[in-house]
Amino acid sequence: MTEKQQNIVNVALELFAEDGVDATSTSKIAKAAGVSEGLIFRHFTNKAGLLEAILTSGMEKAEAYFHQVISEEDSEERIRKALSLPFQIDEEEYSFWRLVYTLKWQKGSIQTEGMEEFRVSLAEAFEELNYPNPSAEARLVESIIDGVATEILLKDIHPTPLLECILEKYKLNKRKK
Amino acid sequence: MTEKQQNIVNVALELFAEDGVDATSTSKIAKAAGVSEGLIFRHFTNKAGLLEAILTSGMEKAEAYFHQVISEEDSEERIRKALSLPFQIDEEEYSFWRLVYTLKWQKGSIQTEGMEEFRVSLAEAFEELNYPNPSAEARLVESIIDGVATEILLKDIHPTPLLECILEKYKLNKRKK
DNA sequence: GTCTATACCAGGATAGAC
DNA sequence: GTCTATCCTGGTATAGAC
Repeated sequence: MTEKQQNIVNVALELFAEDGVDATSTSKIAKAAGVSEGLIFRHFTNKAGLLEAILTSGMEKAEAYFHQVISEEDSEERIRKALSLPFQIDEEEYSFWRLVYTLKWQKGSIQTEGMEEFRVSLAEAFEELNYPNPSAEARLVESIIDGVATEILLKDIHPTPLLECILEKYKLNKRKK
Repeated sequence: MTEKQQNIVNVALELFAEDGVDATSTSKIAKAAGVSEGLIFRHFTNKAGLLEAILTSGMEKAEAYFHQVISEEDSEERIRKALSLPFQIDEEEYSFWRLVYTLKWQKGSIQTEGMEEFRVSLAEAFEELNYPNPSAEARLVESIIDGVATEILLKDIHPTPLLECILEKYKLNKRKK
């Protein structure tokens, strides 16, 4: 990737996340990136290709987050790590995650392969801790992650007291030890 | 509202929710509603006007949901009702809520006035129940509602076991009595 | 690798008849 | 209230030169 190519990707991500993919024209991207419009198509074939490039490059990082949780051996700790996920998001990645979340509502959007693995590993953790309905618990954790991440990404604040409240519900507060 | 007007609104809601507002052209709406394209503009001035008509008409129903919770006197019951909200959504209203949730991620979107009231009334309930951080708890409940609603609207399934898990976290399960 | 110029089409919106 | 015809803009994409 040349500098200009990378620049296009960065600028496009920002604009896509801010205004939405459809509302962002290729000419806007070109202007903001200080690049000719034709260049975008040279490198990424079309607008969809550009979006795909952004997504695949970002998804690698996403997988890293998931792996961090899945690879945790201790069940309690795994659940704690899962619930902490939204609070771990680096501010530099906010745009990327905003984009991902908007795309979730689009027809036939991104399905992370690691997602399924993530859910299963959570269910296993709950099973080991003798929760009555492990698979439902796993889905609940996913929903909480989703809801809290939405709050963080949309309100642009980092509410640490929230995490306290969550962990307490699962009796996972450190101070309780 | 004449029959055709109402028809335009219904069809547009469906298409907006399914494909997104931007991806839905006025001509598509006209065709699907069996109406001339010009008529849409006669009645709703422009596409934004049509969207607004859909939203305001739907938001009345939304307020009813909130009021149901706010007007509940008993604190425990109020929280239970709040957490049950996503499971109460009528399937006929799925499209509307899908639309609302996609719009949340758009620049400067719909801010329900009743939303603030809702949060405050939740915080009061937690305060009365002597939770250490009532406002954080209120925000958490909102996030859970959001996350669970997303799950329901996106996966198109109605997971009642989920509600059990949630209420148990707040020790609000009926059977526990 | 990058720019300029340009083709082409679709979408939003208006005018005027019925 | 409703339809048909039409305008105009702006967005995607391509061609060809440097």
